[in-house]
Amino acid sequence: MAKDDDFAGRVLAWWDVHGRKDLPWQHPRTPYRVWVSEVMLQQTRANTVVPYFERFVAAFPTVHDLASADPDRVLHLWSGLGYYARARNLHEAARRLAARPATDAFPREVAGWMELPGVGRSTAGAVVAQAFGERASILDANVRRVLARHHRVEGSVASSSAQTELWRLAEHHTPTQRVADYTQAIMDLGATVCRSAKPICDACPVQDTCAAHATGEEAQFPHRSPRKSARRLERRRFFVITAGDLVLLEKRPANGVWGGLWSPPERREDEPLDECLPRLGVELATVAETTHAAPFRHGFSHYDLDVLPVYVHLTRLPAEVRDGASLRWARRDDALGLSAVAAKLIAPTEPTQRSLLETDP
DNA sequence: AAGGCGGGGGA
DNA sequence: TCCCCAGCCTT
Repeated sequence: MAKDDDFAGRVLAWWDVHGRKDLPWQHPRTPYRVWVSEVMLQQTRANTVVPYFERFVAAFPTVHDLASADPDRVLHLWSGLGYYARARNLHEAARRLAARPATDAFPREVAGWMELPGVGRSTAGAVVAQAFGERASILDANVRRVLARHHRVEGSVASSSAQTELWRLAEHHTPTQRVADYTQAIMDLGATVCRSAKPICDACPVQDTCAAHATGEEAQFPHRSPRKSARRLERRRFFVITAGDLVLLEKRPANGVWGGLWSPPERREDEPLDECLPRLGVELATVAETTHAAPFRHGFSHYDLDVLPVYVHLTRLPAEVRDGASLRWARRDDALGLSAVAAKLIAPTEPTQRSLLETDP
């Protein structure tokens, strides 16, 4: 595709009229805010991110505030957003950035950003382009779809050859002027016009040079991955152990689902309650009541989880409360660092919970 | 190269 | 239900 097609110019002209210009990370468009937003936007739609972003930057207005923050508070503000490794990486990256000399706290180049955990090529390009206006390219799902259609890029987007070609095209189309606006524009185009389902080709500024549209095969691009494995179902039992308005939380292993977050302790396979409680420092004699709450299903991208909560109410806290690195008692209405499901499990407003408290002598 | 990692929204 | 999303990291 020759430069004189002025792909970027047409996309920019479209964006000037139809693009999104009121997203919170655009005002003000500082490196810190752009970086935080781009990490939140990994695999997450903009509309979902907006309220999380606003809470996050209100709590941590600068990279220094974030660097010195309590890790559980960072995770707390991420709770519900998913992919929690992003939050841990963001926090670690903030610590590294804050340790740099003030004069170059934020890299101006893609390579500098890519050294930070949680920042890959696309996120680095987005930050550099939007925060500094330097010529840099992105290749997110929106851009990938626009380019795969426009140039009929064959092969699964996961394949190495397609990746190489898409990156080449992305960089080819990136203009030298108005790079920040172009970056936003090409993403807006993919999100609102060149949509995954039912693209609105008649509203597209580059329709007349789109190779897939020429043959009416927009829906065939980008090629889908060959197959996906059958959806599996898991069942997990959690013990929601409460004493008054306190609840016992266990730090989950760093790897796996909800890695590094806190949750009610999970029953190990076929582990009896009278073995589980001592492991948690709870005396069996203090158990006042156990209630099997209604199970619920939680969908993940690749499997479903059946959550079976068992509420265990204690008459008193253990004589010796271990407030260790992997076990802690927290106020049920003020617990930090939980996943969305864990927060739901301990929510004081949970109906099953109220009935439990009401039967408490 | 493939799989893991959340959760929500739309069709 | 199924698919997809402003990806990155590990193996």
